[in-house]
Amino acid sequence: MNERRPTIHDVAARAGVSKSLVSLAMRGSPKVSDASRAASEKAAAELGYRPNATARSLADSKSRTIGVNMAELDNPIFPEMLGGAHTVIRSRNYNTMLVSGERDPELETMELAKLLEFQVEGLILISHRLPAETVRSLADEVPIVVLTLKDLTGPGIDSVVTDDEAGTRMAMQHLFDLGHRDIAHVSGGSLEPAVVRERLYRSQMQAAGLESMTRVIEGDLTNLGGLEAARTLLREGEPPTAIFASNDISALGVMAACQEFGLSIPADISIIGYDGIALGALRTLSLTTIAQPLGLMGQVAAQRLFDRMAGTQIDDRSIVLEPELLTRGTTAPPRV
Amino acid sequence: MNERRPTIHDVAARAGVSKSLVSLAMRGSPKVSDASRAASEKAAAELGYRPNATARSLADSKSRTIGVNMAELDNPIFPEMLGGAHTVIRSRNYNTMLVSGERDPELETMELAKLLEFQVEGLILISHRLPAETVRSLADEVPIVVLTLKDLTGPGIDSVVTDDEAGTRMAMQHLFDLGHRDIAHVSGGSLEPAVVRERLYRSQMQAAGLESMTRVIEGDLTNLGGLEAARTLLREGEPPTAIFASNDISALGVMAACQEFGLSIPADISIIGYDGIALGALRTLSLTTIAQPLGLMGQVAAQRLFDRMAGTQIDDRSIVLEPELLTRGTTAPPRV
DNA sequence: CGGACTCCTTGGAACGCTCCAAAATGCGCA
DNA sequence: TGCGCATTTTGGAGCGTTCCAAGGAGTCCG
Repeated sequence: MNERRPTIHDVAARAGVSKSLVSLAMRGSPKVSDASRAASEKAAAELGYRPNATARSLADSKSRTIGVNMAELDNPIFPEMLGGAHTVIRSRNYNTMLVSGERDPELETMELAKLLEFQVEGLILISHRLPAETVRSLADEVPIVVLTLKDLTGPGIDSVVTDDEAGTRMAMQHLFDLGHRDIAHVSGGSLEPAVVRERLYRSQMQAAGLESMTRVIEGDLTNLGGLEAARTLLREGEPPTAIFASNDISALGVMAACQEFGLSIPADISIIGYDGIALGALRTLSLTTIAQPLGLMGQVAAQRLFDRMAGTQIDDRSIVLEPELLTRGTTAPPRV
Repeated sequence: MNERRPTIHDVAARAGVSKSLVSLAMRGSPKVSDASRAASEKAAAELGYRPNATARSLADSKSRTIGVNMAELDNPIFPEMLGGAHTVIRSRNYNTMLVSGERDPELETMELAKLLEFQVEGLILISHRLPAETVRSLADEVPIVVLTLKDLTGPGIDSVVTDDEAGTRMAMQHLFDLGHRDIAHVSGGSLEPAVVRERLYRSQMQAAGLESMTRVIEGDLTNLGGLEAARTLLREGEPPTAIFASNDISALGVMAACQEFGLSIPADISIIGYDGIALGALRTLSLTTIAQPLGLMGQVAAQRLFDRMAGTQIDDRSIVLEPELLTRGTTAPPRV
């Protein structure tokens, strides 16, 4: 470990110019003579000078940093979104400061407070559990883009979601088209997307005149939750010919339960998930699903954030991307 | 968006005390009278004061930030390690600044440079592709802990790995114990852990007198790589009774290929992976594997980093954690 | 040769905090 | 009442940048 890092003063002294000029030179200003620029660069290189971003932030009050809160790490859709956002953030020469709220509103609030203390210029919330009030007051200090939730609107708050209604319709239509009528749903708790999916499942069943066959088993969007839910369902008696799970990782749990009960997929029972996690594409799983453009969602979120930061005038609607049906190996016509 | 954020001066003015005292109060110093403390806190709350961490960093030259480089996002072992490290970092009241080198040494170098400009107090490299030279010179400025690679040592550089030799032995022993002799290996390229695993596979086969049955097919630690490798292998002719894959996600590809070839797992062929990704525990997959304590590795890495930062005297050896055999559903005795 | 420009360059004042030495205050006790 | 000591409080000097107004150095022309 070295003693003291060289500062811009040291560089200036060595280059025989003023610190202001070195500052200009380091930032590639056009108003620096070639000679001075060369001298500055040479001195900087010789000293191993590294500009101090902290001091710079303080001086020009731009932190060049975006704060990202990732609610949870165990559902792979979130890292995928993070990846998308990260790419854009980097391409703008910004940095990403990452925190994780771990589903705990209080912790989440504290972590976000720290981000603001670090003067982040914008915030991306990849899902969150905060009260609307809190988010609104944060939005007062810095632009916010919320991913996967759109229930919250207001000045300074954007959201990026996919059209869950359309997606659920696609899922149900796919099953109907294959000839399924006895379709159960493993739900996903009280967070917005899961609620919408359950509601649409119900209304689609009803619209198809299948109200009497509607069956919803409580899940929680986890693998184990899906497993348990499906076990409960299958213990009940006659299995449905298809199950629509509220997300992919719970769908994988559902698959496991079906196998436990000796049902072969998709011959005996069809399963469709929701999200489009990369994992589902593994040949071993080959899960039919409604894919959300996860990486793209992250990218779009970051782009929108930069637009806001630039003060671009944008209308306040949330950005809605289209999901897509990925027909893979877990769905087929019902056994006749 | 509001106009100007209140500073410590504003708080001081409103509380009727000096800024120094507010500074002390905000940091919970014991040498502040109860009255002054209360006044400061009240004023701060009323103004919605938020300390400026940038200014603080500059003033006391501590950024309270750890830089983390995650080489790639598509292998889930890395986010799992990140999670572990993150937990520790947060518990120390530090922040995590995340960058991703995307396997590109140049990009990685640039990103790390940015981290240093932000005055991070320590660096965690979750895998990396940097030349030893670069890492060494970085270590000159800030302590570094490297995860999953131990080929690099030197002052200021620690590493956290698992014992790949022992792990591979366990994998092979497990297969031997089940009665397998015809065991193939899907390798994983030239990065250190994969190389070790391949070497130990060979030596274990040899030690068991099975040199003639040794078969290594090139993989690249990806799902597709595993799939292709296994296809190649299975096209060749008589399949082995077991396959040891260099990591879990390629093992999943191997499983898919086996299914394509009509082999049932584990009845016709056993498969064992390496890593212990959470995913492998999914009942649908139930992959037998050598598990690395991924989250723990991240935690240990962060702890070691803090120890270094505190200047604790530690011997320079890398930290080696023990892997563990997780016997699940993809291995069984060979068909007789 | 002087003035008006254009180009470069410069020092000092921020930025918002912490640290420090020194000053103010309060208290106990003779 | 006054003194010494412990406890609080304070202003000013940094931290390493950027920003800004102002100062030099050329250059071009009349």
